[in-house]
Amino acid sequence: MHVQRVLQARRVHLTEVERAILERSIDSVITRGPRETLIDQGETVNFSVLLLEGLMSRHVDDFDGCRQMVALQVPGDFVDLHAYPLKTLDHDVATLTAVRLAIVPHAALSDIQHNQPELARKLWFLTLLDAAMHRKWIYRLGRLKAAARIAHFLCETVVRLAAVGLSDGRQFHLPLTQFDLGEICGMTSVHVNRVLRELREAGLCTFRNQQVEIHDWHGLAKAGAFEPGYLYLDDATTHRFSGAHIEEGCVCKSSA
Amino acid sequence: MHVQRVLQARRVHLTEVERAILERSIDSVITRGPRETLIDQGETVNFSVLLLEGLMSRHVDDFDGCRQMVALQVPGDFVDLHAYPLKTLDHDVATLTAVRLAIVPHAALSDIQHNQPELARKLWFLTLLDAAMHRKWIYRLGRLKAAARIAHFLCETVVRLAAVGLSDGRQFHLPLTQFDLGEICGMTSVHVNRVLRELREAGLCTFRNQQVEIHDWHGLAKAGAFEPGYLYLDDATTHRFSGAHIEEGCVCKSSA
DNA sequence: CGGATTGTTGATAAAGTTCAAACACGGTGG
DNA sequence: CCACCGTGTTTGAACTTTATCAACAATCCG
Repeated sequence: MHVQRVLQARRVHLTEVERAILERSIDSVITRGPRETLIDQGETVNFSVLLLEGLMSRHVDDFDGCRQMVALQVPGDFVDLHAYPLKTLDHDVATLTAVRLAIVPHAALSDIQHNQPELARKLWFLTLLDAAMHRKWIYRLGRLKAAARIAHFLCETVVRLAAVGLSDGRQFHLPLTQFDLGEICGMTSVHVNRVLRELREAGLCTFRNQQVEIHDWHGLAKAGAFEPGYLYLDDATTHRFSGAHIEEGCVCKSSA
Repeated sequence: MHVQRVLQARRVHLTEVERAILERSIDSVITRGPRETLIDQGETVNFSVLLLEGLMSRHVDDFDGCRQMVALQVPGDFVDLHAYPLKTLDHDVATLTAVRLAIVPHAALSDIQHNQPELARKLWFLTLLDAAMHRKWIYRLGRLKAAARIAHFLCETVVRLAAVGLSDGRQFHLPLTQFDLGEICGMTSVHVNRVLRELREAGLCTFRNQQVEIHDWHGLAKAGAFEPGYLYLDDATTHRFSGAHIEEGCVCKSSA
């Protein structure tokens, strides 16, 4: 997995020159074990990391141990590119699995910012994609009921993984616990468990042994009110994963 | 209210030259009435707007009329600056009150991107500030219970308004309905009503006639687990509004 | 003044949490 | 090889939080 995967299947593409510049910006490639905190909230950082292999999370930590995940990062993601303009982060960055990371010093990004305005704009775009996903997460937590939240998250994840060639769109490896899913969807692990059974019994999807199988894509997309537009994928991918027409239903928390 | 207010009280400051460049980028200043949709989700736009006066919202619209607000915009905010790199938006932009808006064509932003790398980075920073707020909203919806969500939102809002001189930190004008608050905090207007009474009876704050009065800042900040770090304000403002030590309590939805 | 929107309250139902216990499963050490 | 441990999953029952529905009061606006 190389830098090629960055921006893959997105509406924005890197030129050969830009790709070369990005690759030259990589200071080193490192590995980390599972469940390690890479960056603590409030810490000042002078590098950003590109995720080459594995899964990572960004989460807000509560005073009393309870966490809310704000982003799941898949290979190809520029995990904390936003740390370059922000300097210090408002959240933690951690590994979920063992990972391989490319380290990009902020000095290199500064160089791009000053000398490669078009590439800089594409990097800016990448961070805004993150923001677009944040917005969908807000919607998910604020408006969808538990089963729909899980369904929406699974839809989002399979599409993102498929976009970088890590899923065929019908199944994928998801090395998360039900507890993790709870931290993503704002619910307890017990409730996650019950919801997963619901989805399974409805014939929509199964999640067992860290493996997700989607039995009925349209049904799942409908159950989660999922539409991939916010991921800003290329037209082919967007079309491939566009949900069925979403009708009124028992998806929404409060209708009025 | 002029462009001066952009970036005010933030850790990033504009130079005189940069301010002049930004002002020259303004194509026109327009007004709009309350409750008008300015930009629809999916629409392609070639300008961004700077909010000079009034309040605006950004929200995700559901298939069946139900909405989730993803951002509240106050004067000084570059409401949809992210539309410049993104080209099309994943959400609606609407007015809440009558507003005065400065229109900035994307051509002007493109000029800045290519010729003013430092200013461009500061604009990038602004959009990331938005993302930081998104993350806090995710946390709020995912981890806090209803009363804490409202308390947190009120804390956030008073600080943001105070940062641009629109509140003294103890009271402020908030021209929203309880229904709007529900769309922000992911709950029904009925429940908002009950929670507001709770906060009032606890002596923390009152919200009546579109006016919020904070009676006990530390109490409210504690009830909402509020810490202003994520707003990236200057040290003085951050210190002024830093909450009391937040202890364990009945703030969080699920502790484990 | 009159109609529409917003706020308030109560009763009831649904959704989600908590607590507790049992089960599955992969490692690890004897 | 088996006993044991820790982590993760599953289930049940009681409880809390929040939504829903319905009615009415207050307020705003033309």
